[in-house]
Amino acid sequence: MQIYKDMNIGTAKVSREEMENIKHYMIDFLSPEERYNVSEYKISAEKDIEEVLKNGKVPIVTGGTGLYINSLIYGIEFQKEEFDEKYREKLNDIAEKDGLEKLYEEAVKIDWEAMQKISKNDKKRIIRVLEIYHKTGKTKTEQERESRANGVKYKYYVFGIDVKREILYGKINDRVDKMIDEGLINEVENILKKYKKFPTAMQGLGYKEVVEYLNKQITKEEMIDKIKTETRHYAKRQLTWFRKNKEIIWLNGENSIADNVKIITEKVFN
RNA sequence: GCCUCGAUAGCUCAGUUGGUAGAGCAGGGGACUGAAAAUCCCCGUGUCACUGGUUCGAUUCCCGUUCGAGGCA
Repeated sequence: MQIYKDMNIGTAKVSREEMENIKHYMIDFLSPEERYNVSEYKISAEKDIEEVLKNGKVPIVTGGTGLYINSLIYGIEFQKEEFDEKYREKLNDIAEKDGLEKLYEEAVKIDWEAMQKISKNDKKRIIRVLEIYHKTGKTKTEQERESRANGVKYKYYVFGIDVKREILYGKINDRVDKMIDEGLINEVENILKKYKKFPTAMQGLGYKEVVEYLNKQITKEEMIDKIKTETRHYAKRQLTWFRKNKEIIWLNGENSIADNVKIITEKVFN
């Protein structure tokens, strides 16, 4: 979400001062009106990684979006595929009129194997199975097999920060209160004035909830609670994702930053 | 002071025509290959406010107590 311009408070975007003259990549480079996805991320990120390496430095990739990180560390190759808005709309219409089961059954016919892992209620994934087949003629299963053909490109370490749940949730709640104090509502109002369409940007935590509040669907109290709850849920999902990654090196978030940096640098520069 | 209603899971509440109870939310666990800060799946025992009574048996009925909401003085 920090890729988007004008989305600063709600994404807790790094400030100039926080950057401390260290070059940061892929921040503020997209309009909230642009659609974005992992495939594009992977291409840009690898380009930037190459540049940092060429400069003789160690690239640091930060973020909590497991899928995007996996695209780099597992060297997932995405094939060229243009987004077909009409087709997606068509599928959504079918789900609306005839029910999701209709799409589910269709997807099972195309790729039975992939559908074993997808819930009958998981609209997004059902639609994706159909989209892949529609655009490429290949099944999701075939596509995934091919995507892993190249293997991992770089030597890397993955570090994760773990904190006691209680402390984590306390920090999340404080962080949301702080965003409100810093003017999140105003930030969202300005974005709504400046841009018209938000294909992916308005999925951001703290943004869609403020929009609901501005539309008078929920009260300010409800909005703040909702952002907190959903951020907690997100943090929990991140933990689920990264706990599965057995190569991750866990850092204790209750230790000092200096101590954790020491662990990282010793690992990376030895 | 009197009357009425309420008191059930962390929260909001349902329910048991008397055989010790269940939803939503929160919380926990999990999945995840082009929307991913998204999307989806699984997990419900708690002195049924407290005291006494009726009963084979009370969270359920009755008496009282405490607390809360409303009404009357």
